[in-house]
Amino acid sequence: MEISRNYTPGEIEEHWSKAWDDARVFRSVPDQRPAYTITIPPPNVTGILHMGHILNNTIQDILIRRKRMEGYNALWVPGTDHASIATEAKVVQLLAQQGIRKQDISREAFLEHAFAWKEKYGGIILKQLRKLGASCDWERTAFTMDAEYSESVIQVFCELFDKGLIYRGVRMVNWDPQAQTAVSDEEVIYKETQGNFYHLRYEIEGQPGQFLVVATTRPETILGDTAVAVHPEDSRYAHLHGAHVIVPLVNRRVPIIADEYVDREFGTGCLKVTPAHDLNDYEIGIRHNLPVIDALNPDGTISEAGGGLYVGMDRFAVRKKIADDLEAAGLLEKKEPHKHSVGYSERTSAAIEPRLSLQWFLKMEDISRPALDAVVNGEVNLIPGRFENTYKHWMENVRDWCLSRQLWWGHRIPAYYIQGTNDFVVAPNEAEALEKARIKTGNPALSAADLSQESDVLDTWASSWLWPISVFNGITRPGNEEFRYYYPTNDLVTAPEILFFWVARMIIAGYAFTGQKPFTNVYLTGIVRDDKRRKMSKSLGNSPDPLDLITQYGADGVRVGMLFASAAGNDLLYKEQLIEQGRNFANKIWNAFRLVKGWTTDERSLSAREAVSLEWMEARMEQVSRELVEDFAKFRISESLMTVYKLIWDDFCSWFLEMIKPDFGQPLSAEALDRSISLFEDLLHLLHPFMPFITEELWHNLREREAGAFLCTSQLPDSQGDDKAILSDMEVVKEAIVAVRAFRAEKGLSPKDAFSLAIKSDAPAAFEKGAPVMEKLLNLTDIRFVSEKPEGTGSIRVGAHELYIPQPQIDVEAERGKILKEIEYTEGFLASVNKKLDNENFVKNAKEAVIEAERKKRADAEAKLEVLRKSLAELGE
RNA sequence: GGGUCGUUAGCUCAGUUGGUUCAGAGCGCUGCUUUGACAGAGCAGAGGUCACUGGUUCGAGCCCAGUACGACCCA
Repeated sequence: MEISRNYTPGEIEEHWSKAWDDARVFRSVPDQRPAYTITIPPPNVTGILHMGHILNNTIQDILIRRKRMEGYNALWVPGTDHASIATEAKVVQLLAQQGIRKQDISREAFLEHAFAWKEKYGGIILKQLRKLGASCDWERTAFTMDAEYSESVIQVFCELFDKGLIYRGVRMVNWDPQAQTAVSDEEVIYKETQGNFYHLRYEIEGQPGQFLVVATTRPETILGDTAVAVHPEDSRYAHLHGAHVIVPLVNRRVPIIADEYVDREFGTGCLKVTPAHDLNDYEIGIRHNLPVIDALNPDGTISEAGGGLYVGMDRFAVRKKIADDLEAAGLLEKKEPHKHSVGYSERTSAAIEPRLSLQWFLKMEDISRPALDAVVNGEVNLIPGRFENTYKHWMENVRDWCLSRQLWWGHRIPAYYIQGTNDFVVAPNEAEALEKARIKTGNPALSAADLSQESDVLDTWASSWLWPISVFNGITRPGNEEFRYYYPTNDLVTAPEILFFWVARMIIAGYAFTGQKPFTNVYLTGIVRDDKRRKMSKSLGNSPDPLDLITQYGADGVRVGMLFASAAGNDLLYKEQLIEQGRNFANKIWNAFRLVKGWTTDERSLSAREAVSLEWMEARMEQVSRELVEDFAKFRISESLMTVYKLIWDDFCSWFLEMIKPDFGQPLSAEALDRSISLFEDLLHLLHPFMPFITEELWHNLREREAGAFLCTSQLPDSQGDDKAILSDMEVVKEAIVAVRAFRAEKGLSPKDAFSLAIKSDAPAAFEKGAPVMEKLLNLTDIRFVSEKPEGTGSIRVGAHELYIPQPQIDVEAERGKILKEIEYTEGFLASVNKKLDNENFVKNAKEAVIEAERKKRADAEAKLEVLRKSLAELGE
């Protein structure tokens, strides 16, 4: 059979994707086995696969595949999130291209377009994840606006309202003038922005030509000014308390008030107060009973209310214009550059406008307490643990959650206003609302036509916070079989950026609506950055297309490459070279397979060399399997991969295969081949979660498999006790091999020239055992044990063993120098050990095991020194 | 401004209750090696006062305090 020299992943990955799908191997239904469940962080329907998804989903897939092979009934639920603002923006944009304006069509018509858009584009990202090898149960693909899911969102809203936790109120919200909706605090991104400080002159009433100078970064907001504030103890302005000033251009008469909020050091120490457009000003306004003038329209243009100036112009245009006009009027004292922090919408990037509006809020204080406790007492773990502090801090200072969004795409708030009154009712549907309204009004004649439903929809997170519950219909059908079996889920893998947005709220929802946590472990991945540590982003164009990478390097290669550099919670510095390393690893395994597959056997029994090689590799296998169990338990995923990587590349390929490999064209014993193949299979098991495709392919090629058998659903081998003796013996043998190779390289002796190795040792057992392996790897004619240095040899030492290698020309001086150097080093070592052992405090305080180790070190060093001194003496003769 | 965390080899990171001369790994780098698995490779090798200063201790990369620099979160 001719097997290609290089591994080509393309067709193989496609083949196994389809085979897994056809066999429904990732399908999970409740059974007798313990469940292990992950719900995917649902990507936005507007999203396309980026490098962050690759990292995040690779980790989830590794966890789920490993558990599946450990005997759990593993379920990974896929799905998508409707992403209110983002999707609505996309749909509005698409309609605009067709010449349709949102305000010209009905809500129903708009939603039809939106659903059509979702059907067309909403599943792209999940299809892309399949290419990565994601082993989701695709038959369970969920969507946050599925009928029953939506029902659960509405039900939860009604319950919270009935408990008095939801209220309606006028609040200063973060207004996104582009999307024309409120956004939550978490959706505002603050950036240092270069602006200007405008020093404006407010004429003091009754004192023509006398001005109060106020510094502001937003001169257009003077249209909404209703006061100027100074600090009560600021002597500069004490005489003006109670006086009035005239707002420039607007000519509005406003009072000068004294308030401690004012920072005397900042600007001129005078603060213009615009209650409608700044949170702090709003609070000052309440304290001083100031009128509120909303000078802005929802789209960010100037409103009539602001005094009739600049009406309909955009806020930024006005900022420039008003500065010019003020200057022309002699009311602008100066303008200086000023850097300050400005909030931008995460969704549209528009500058956020603090704006007063009527919104729906959820009281967070009580409902969030169990979620805080859960993390503090370790019922829910955040990995890495340092995020627990951040979480705690946020939860202890949690603020009420603005639930409403002025959008159409999403879950429409189930509140119904009763016409002709200021009253409303909250109910899951119109019929129940009507019933409630009749009771509330005492008017049985009330009809559906008298009710009008709230037009706002819920914040997207107010549906995705139910994700781990509602994918199993745990709200609508509490206690259903699937819910009981899969919930609470086990692990959640997500980005730290949405710790508050989503993770915290899911934990809150879990305790609030099921009385249980939604998951036990939250693994927070790093952020994928480029090699200059810049975050990957579309605008920078520094992100590769993951699908291109998969095409080029294979999904296995991409998975491994991404994981190599991603310790939990650490940012990942992406380099294509890492992916290349992943691909090269696949190639290495492929070639190991080619080698083993090419071997022939004969009838003879196991040779000594085969026996010791197998015995050692089998012991290593056991040892590493156990290490992996621990690594996985601690979510040290990147480290586990490295562990498997080294087991395969170093132990298996570089050592074991070279040890057991027959001479060219020669057979090995049937038992040796069989056991080698078993070892290979075990390696494929351990590697499978990281590289599902190549491992599945080779597993099927190594042995005949029954129909319907897959590596991905087979069970990990049990690990028995390891043989410490063979492991430590082989360490000495390997050390000796490396030392001899180095000696030859140093002396310019070709490895092709076979020679006879002499060994002097008080404890030759390891060498006796390892002799056949040493002969093979070092190309020796034989090994003999001697009691003194043979003529014409150079010497090296491994521990207290001395090895002699024939050397045509021995440089006695160089040899002596080398030995003296070793003596010097060993003496230094011995001295440091003795220093400890001679120290009374050490012997008194240190643990017995530590002292014992020091004594052993002393003995070893003394033995070695003896060997070295003897060698030196021999040289001198 | 408030909080959290970090600083170990050229780069990215490990270093598990303080105890091998403890200073590690991967990549990169240097030298040698091209007919039998693999150059997408093999073999060998070089590289670090563990940010700085002081302290605790018989003993500090690890514990404590301060300094410098950096990152992130919140306002």
